[in-house]
Amino acid sequence: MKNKKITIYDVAREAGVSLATVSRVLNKSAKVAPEKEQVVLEVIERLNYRPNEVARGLARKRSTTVGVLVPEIGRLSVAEMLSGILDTANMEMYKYSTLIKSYASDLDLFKTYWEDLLSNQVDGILVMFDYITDEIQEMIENSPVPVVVFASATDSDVLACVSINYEQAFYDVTKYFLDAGHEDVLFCTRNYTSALEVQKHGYMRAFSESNKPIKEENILRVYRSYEENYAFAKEYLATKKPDAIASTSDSAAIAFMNAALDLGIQIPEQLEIISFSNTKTSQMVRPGLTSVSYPIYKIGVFSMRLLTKIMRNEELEKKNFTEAHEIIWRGSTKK
Amino acid sequence: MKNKKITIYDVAREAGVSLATVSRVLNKSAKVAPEKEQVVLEVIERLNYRPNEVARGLARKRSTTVGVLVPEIGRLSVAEMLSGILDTANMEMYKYSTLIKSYASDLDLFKTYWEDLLSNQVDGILVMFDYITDEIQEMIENSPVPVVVFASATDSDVLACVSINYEQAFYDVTKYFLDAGHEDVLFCTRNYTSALEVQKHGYMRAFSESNKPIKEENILRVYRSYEENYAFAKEYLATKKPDAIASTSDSAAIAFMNAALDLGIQIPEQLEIISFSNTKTSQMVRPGLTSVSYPIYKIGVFSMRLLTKIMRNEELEKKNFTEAHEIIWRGSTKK
DNA sequence: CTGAAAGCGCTTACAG
DNA sequence: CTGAAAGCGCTTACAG
Repeated sequence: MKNKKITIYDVAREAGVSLATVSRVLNKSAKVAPEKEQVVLEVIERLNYRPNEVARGLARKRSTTVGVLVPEIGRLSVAEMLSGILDTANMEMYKYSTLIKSYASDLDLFKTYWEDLLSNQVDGILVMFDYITDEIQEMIENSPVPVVVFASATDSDVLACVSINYEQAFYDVTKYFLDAGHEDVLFCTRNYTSALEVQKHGYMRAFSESNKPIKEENILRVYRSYEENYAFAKEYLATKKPDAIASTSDSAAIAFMNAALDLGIQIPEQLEIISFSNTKTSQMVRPGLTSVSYPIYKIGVFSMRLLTKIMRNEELEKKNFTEAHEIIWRGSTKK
Repeated sequence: MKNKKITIYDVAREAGVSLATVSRVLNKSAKVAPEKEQVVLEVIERLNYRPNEVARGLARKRSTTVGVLVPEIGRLSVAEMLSGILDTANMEMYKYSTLIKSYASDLDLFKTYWEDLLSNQVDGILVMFDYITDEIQEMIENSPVPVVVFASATDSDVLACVSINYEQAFYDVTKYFLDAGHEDVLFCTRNYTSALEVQKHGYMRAFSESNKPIKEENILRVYRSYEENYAFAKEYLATKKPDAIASTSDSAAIAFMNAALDLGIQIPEQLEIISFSNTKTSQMVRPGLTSVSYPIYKIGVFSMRLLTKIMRNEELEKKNFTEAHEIIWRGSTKK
């Protein structure tokens, strides 16, 4: 079945016109006599001709491909954002192909993949990160192609960005706890991230505004897996009695909740818990997990849309977008 | 910062050699005088030259890019498999770029994306589907580039495939229920899929081998969202009293479990539940959800590895791989 | 409206 | 070991 690949030459010959004419009807880039256009179209159809996008990319110096760089594709929130990115990239008016790289939160890998994307002549790059160094930030800022940063905490004022206000989100959560009269509010986070810094800032701001003391030991680094977190929580709660938990990780929040229940600690009466991201799991556990929700899919859509605008040199009123977040109240809190 | 893009010509001129020589050191494709090689390498370094992969692809007639077609990128299991695919594609010896398309279980979209991938001159394609038509299956079988089907139920004997034995998995689950003396075993599934057909076959085989009657009304089509499934389960369990549930969907399994608990039905004493895929959520809910586990990440790794072998024309002892599945027992069953 | 020709940035026989 | 040249499959001024 592997018949010789048919090219624009075949179409031209078969239709009795020049390459240029075929190219013109293909791209609707110039007027072509209706009858010739008809013939060409007919031949294209008959030969089932599909232009070679690689050759096209070389000739045009545009690949109609964008690169996407994410810290971890296996994360549910990331997959959901990719979903928004892909849906948008493939819309009628865009039709960009997407080269996706997952750099495992490894900044050396990030650099390699970044170069790879540029070698592949992508027209633009979508970048997400948990944590970033000045060196990498500079690399991105000096990119030869347009870049949009999404779902990441960055203080750069030259980068286009679609994200949420992490600081405010954690301020809101902490404020709720403090207003409820709690003193010992645990702040749980998984790994060292830039988002973490600003989330922590929100946590601390709520404390200072309430004139309550921040206890360093209440800022906890948790594990990646549920099992580890459960074991840790079980041990922790056996001796310490926090009033509330704000967690950046679903898995840790649920581990603490289950450990508490197993220790006879009542939720939310004796311990309130709020988590971040509002994944599907939050509503499936009992009691339901109160969680900060933000438009994950939409962030994917918006960032891709923003990137296409920049790639087309459209006028932008602004290049920094902050999506709203909202706390979804469930049984793990008293409210 | 947008200095003129530097090309192989610049390197050749600067190093005082021909294009061909630069190309040779770039690709290590032929012997080059050590001293010239040294100069070229030095110039490449100094100019920070990166070959244009698009031009390279055109000249070589190989793009070093593979296409990946999945029904829904936002699904956790899919994201996990992509994780395995990407990790493998980027390994030292492979270095394939990945063009990823999510076709929303829409077979027309599938066809469009399939053509897009071919237009982009991918060297091979990785395909996953829930359901497939003869037309599409034929299209894949006649692909001009190598294809590997993964995590999909197919009866094609010409396609290379990495998957699990869905039939056996559901036989195993159903058999456990029947051996435990149950009669009314619900079979819950989300949408019409090819996997479903074979899963259902396993379910029915267990029944016939046990000489127990299959009740058509026990085969249930469930919803996509947890909320809908919960509402449905609440209503269902108010009147009917199944002994056990085998569900292809986590969300439905958990919805039934929570609805049962809310109705005072004891789990697992009065109702046993087993689900499919063993997602992270299965271990977080209370009681834990017994689930069929299979090596999701590994399927991604294996299918990508298989594809590279085929792309390189390596000898294959076989092209059909069935990964083992296993039931992870938790609190939703008596065992 | 149309075609011949140059060019996109590489690789690869071919000849030496 | 090395270079000149053709070619990969398109697009796009340019001239008519």
